[in-house]
Amino acid sequence: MQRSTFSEQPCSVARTLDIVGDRWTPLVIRDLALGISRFDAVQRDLGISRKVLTQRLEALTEHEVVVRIPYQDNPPRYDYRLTEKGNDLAMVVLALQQFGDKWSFGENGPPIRWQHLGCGAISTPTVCCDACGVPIRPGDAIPLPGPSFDPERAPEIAAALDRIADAFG
Amino acid sequence: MQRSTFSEQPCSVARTLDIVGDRWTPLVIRDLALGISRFDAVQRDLGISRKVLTQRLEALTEHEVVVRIPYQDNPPRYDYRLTEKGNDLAMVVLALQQFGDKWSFGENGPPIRWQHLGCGAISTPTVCCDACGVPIRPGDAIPLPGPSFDPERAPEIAAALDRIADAFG
DNA sequence: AGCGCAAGTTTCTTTTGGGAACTCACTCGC
DNA sequence: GCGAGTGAGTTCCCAAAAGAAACTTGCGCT
Repeated sequence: MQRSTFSEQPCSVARTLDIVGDRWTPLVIRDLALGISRFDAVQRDLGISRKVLTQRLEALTEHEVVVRIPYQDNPPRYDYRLTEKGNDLAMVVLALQQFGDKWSFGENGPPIRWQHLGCGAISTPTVCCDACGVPIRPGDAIPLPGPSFDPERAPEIAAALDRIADAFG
Repeated sequence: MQRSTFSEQPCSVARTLDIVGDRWTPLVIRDLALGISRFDAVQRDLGISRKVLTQRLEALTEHEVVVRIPYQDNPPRYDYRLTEKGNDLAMVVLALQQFGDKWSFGENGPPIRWQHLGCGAISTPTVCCDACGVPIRPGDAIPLPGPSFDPERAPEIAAALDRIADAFG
């Protein structure tokens, strides 16, 4: 299906989707974040086809989200581990998980919870404003054109931003 | 490519990916979150194929992430708007955007910024602990089995959680 | 010598995605 | 009154992925 490449696009969301924009990659990242670092362990856990897992790990390695660390030669065998960039992606996966916890497991509670080591509490990782620390609810923040925004390349977005700016006079 | 369905899986990330697990859906949600609500406007903005956009909007409507609001009959025409559930997904998209801002636009700054109405600051939406409000960095939180965790169905994960629990004895 | 494991690779079939053209049902300008 | 324009899809064809399952390679064990 000759997928379109997003890496050239002037949009942070699109460029990120160039890395995690399919149904398996985020799950692979989740497993790696949990410390499941071997090819076969990830494959068994996810039930992903071996071919697709190979492709995903290659792509993640190219994007420097994952590094392959040899743990034996002959035959060469590797651990897959998240880089710093990969750990940042794991935070995105955490956001996906929160959504699922809220909307898909309302009844019996989520399958996995997180304990925040900083305060010891069982935590609900939430998207917050880094300036004031308050959770951001939809509508609590408004989009503004940033330094590299180009109205020529994104006229629909420019119009949308104008409408929003007008509404907040 | 006969996609596997994730909605039955006992994993919050997988179930969420059943909704947003492709390269277009999160971008559609971003556009809707910015107030771009018409079929053609979204299509023009993203350059997505009309067929795929139709499919995505249908799927999002089925998942109750989006509602179709008629704004004229004859011919019937609709605005697409995010539901409350959709707004929560928009927070996930915000996390995707933050990652892209950090790792794909280091040089010239991001194309879109957000102003938090609560405090007025230009905000970097960050994943934080809801209990103490501190940003969560990778490694700052540890996963624990939740109420609906089933070691039988996820032995690799159970083993990984055990390893982590041991490490924090 | 035979079995099993880890990590891929190959082959074959089934779906999807992209692109572009086509269809309705109006509405607007002249 | 008529052709152009618009909004929202729909239809077709083709190329690129995904799935499943079998095959490969190098050991280590017994």
